[in-house]
Parts: sequence; structure tokens; C-alpha cells
Amino acid sequence: METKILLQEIYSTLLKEFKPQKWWPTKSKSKERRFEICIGAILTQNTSWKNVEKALENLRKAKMLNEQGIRNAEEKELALLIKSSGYYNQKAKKLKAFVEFLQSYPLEKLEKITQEKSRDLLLGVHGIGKETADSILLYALNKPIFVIDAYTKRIFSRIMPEKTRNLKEYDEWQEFFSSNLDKDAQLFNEYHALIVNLGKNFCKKKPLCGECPLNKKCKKQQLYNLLTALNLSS
DNA sequence: CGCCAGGGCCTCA
DNA sequence: TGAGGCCATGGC
Repeated sequence: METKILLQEIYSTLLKEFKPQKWWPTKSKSKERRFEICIGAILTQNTSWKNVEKALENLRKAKMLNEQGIRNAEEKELALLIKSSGYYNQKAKKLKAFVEFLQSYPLEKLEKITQEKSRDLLLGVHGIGKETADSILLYALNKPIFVIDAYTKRIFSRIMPEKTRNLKEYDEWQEFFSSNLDKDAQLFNEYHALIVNLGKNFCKKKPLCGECPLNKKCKKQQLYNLLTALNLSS
């Protein structure tokens, strides 16, 4: 129960500091928009969003940022358009597999079945792992599911090592958050976006603890201060 | 120049 | 089921 308070405080602090990130708000998304979110979720795998934006823009200009466009495209041609997002040959295959999947399970259909079932279906698609599936569920389908990524693990391992030390698998991390937060899609949506912002700009591999908005709440920072005071290195 | 980014698949014990 | 290799561009 201490954990719940802390997770809430971290959220409030980040929201106040960074303001709402407005990634993909939960309300009123067109069919086209939701499709784009899915494509973005796949293209951003282990890749900076900056590089993904260029790829999305190329697809848009080619009138191919839609289901039919990707379905009809040559895989080679597709790969070229998304080149900037890296792993472009692999990702071209993944996009193909995804639009193939949509023929059997369009987003409108996925939306209607249970979260667990749609997740399993998504996980069956080549190129969609747990994080990508959950990003699609949360950002395209507004399902209240918490997305775990590399930033999440790094940040919370540092902030509360004693609470997270035993977490290993993806699903264990996810359970940690969903059992300690209200299952609210808007909250999960904003929280994850804030985590990414923090991970990108402060809680990097080499963290900028001095300027971090969470340094007062962070165990690692407290430890670092202690070590510094003793004139040891981190 | 090296490191890293909003992972996931495949292989091999 | 866990570790390790592979995929690849662009920013810093």
C-alpha cells in the first residue's frame, strides 16, 4: 500500500513537471488514426521515434499509410520507404504480417472482444511481441493495459529497487503496475508517455540525477549522494 | 569514432 | 526458459 502511494506521487510529479504528453489521447480516434498508431508501434521497436516519424511521413506521402496501401505494396518498396526506422527489411515483413492479420481481425473486431483475447491474437502475429501488443491495445484500442518497456524497468529499478528486485518477466512487471494503480486507460496512456520522457531526458543509461524531477524520491539518487559524500564512485 | 534508441525472432543448450 | 546473435538507421 506504500507502493500505491509512491506510484501515484511519481505520476503526479511527472505530470506536473512535463505536462500531458498528448501522444494519442483516448478519445475520438478515427479508423485511419488507429491504424497509424499500430504501424508506429511496430516501427518504433528498439528505435527512436524521430526515425519513425520520417518513415511514417514517407508512407503518408506515398499514400501508403493505410491498410490497403501496405497490403498492395511490394515488400521491397515498403522496406525502402521505412528505411529510416532501422531493421527495415524485418519491419517490412512485420507490417505485411500485421495487415494480413487485420483481414481476419480488424481493429473494430478486436475492440469488441476481451482484452486478454485480443492480446493473445496480437501476440500470434509475426513481429508483435508483448510490448508492441500492449501499445496497440492501449493507444489504438484504449484498453487499460500498462505498457512495459526498457525505460520502465530501468527507471523503477533505480527508484524502488527493493520493490522491483524480484520482477523479471514482462508479465511480472506489468502485474506490479496494474495491481498498484487504478485500471484506467487514460492514466496508463499518460503514465507510459511520461516514463518515456523521463527515460529519454533524465533517467538515461548514464542518468542525469542532478536535474531529475524525481531525485528526491529515488533510492539510487539517495545512495549516490551517500557515496559521493564518502568520496567513492558510483 | 562509439553508443544507443519507446523489441522481437531464431537458435541452441 | 534463458542466453546470445541478429537485424540497421540516424542523432549525439
